[in-house]
Amino acid sequence: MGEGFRTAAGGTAMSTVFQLPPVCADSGVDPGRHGRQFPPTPDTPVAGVGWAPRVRYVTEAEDARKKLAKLLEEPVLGVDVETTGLDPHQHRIRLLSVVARDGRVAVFDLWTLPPELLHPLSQVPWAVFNGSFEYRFLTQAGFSVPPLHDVQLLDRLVSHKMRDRTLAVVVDEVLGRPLSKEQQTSDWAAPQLTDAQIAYAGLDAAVTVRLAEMLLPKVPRRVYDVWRAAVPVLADLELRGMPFDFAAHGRLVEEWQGERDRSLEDLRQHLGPDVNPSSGSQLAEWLERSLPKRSLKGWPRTATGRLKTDAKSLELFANLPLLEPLLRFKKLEKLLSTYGDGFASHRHVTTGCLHPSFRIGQTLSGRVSVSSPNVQNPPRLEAFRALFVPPPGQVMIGADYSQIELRVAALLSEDRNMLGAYERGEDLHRLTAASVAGVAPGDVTPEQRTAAKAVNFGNLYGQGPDGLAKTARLTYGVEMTREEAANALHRFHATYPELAAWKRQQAGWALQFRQVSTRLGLVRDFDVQGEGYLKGEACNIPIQGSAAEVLLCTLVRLPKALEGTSGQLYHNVHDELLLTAHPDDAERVAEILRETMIAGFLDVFPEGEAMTGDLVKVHVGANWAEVH
DNA sequence: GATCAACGCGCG
DNA sequence: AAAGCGCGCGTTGATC
Repeated sequence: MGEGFRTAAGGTAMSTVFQLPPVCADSGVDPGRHGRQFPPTPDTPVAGVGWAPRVRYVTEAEDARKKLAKLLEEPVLGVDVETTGLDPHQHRIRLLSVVARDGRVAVFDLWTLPPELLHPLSQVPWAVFNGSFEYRFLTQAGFSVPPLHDVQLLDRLVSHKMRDRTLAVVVDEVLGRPLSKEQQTSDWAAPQLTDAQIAYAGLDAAVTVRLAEMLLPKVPRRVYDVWRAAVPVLADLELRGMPFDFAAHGRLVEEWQGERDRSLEDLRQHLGPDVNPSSGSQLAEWLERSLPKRSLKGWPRTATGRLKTDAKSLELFANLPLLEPLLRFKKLEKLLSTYGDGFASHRHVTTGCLHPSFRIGQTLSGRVSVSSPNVQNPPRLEAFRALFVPPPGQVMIGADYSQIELRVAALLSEDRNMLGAYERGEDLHRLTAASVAGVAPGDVTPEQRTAAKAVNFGNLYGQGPDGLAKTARLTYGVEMTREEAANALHRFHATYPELAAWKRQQAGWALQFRQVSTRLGLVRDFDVQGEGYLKGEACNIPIQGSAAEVLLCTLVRLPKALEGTSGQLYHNVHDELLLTAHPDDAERVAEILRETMIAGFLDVFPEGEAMTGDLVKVHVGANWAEVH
């Protein structure tokens, strides 16, 4: 991390790198071997950005070697690939565009050139737009991909925009020029590519390296270096895919369907044939019609004014005979709609695995997010978690950080009582329970400890007495009056005074400076993000975000730590990591995982050394259900 | 038919 | 006025 761009000689050359490339005022013509000239006409997209890279289409080995020799002298290369589709398992790279600092672009045609010829390119670091995409395609094609600069990540850090922004949008904003994406979805499998296609391919690489040059000095360097180093780790995981027991999943879904159908029959006894229980508005209407006025008083309403029909609101009216079948139906509908056939439809045609997309930097806090499918939120039913399996003949190794967010809060606030408890290996929930209930830690009952969990977690994010009483009841099954909740909060603050002070300080700074940041320097700016969440976010972003940075640091360390073992990354969810390994060295891999997770934690919180004794819990088993 | 907002709910 | 936070994704129902 933090290596900057290397020169061909191996030194660091940050200063020279960012003088690249001077805008080429001439619409330089480089005929190439085939006599193609770019831009072919003044109206092509190349002219549109106001500077014209000299694009050369390279289709012959001898020409490629010459180009390559020049490119290898560069400290950094702008690289872009054009592929026949979006799936590295099914589609192929057609063009590999590489730009040098002087604005010369070589567009290598991988359908005529042997790919090995271009392997030396990986001796030089690259700047690309979407690191994961380029990494997966090039890795699949046998390249050993060098350290990448990822312009999408740079843009997210600079713009504070978390949604995907296209290259054209970033170019428009940063370079102040339009960039045509007309050719993006053109036929990259055509035997003869058009001049416009070649020009487009070359221009993308050229603008990418310019964007990297302009954005890199503006980003918080520590968080960016961790993010970009994590890109290939997650990309490898995506490429490999997650083995999943689709056969058992199919049987489970059938069970769910049977139970759903039975609960629907029961439900019809009450609702009649015309109300769709999946429709919130129809259900709300039915409730308004069927319930006495006095029951409706105080029923929570949605933002648009109708009765809320979520499970928690419904539970407040447990006296209705309709309630039990309705809640059962809703539960099964959720399972079937989100984790049923739709989930199974993500089985990859050729690998037979799930290949979800992991994304860095698309969340407010800097957490990783996942989609297609979202494997961060599978239900915690044993039968479902057990579907996540290692490859045949291997075992699953699972590990999680114990109470990572509470530890992070302790470290950020330097709260002496919290730190002391963790350093002595004590149970923080028990300590809180003892303080709130006014008893010795040894005399804390299980119920008191459970209530304390609600207090500890709710407190991190500024939960008030009402919220605490509610979550204590609904999440932890602990009855708590508003007064008891208020008292618990008071005692909590008295027990952990530095934490309380830190929270006030965070809120104050957020108001004054309009921004907060994580330990590694991810900044969130309230003027950009909006006002509504300021109070809660002032504490939540540093805590949740710094915890996310811990996991990313661990991910970055993993490949090297696992070298020479059978260990492979299988999954990661915020504070949890799953690896697969051969039974022969599973115990060794488990220990390496534990040590690496501690090292990742210390990367972010070097002052936390004393609390690493019970920081990580590791388990070996047959599937996800067995290792959690 | 495609897209969007609102709501609800799975997880950490 | 008061509200713990962060996600992705399902359905409904409105809209074009």
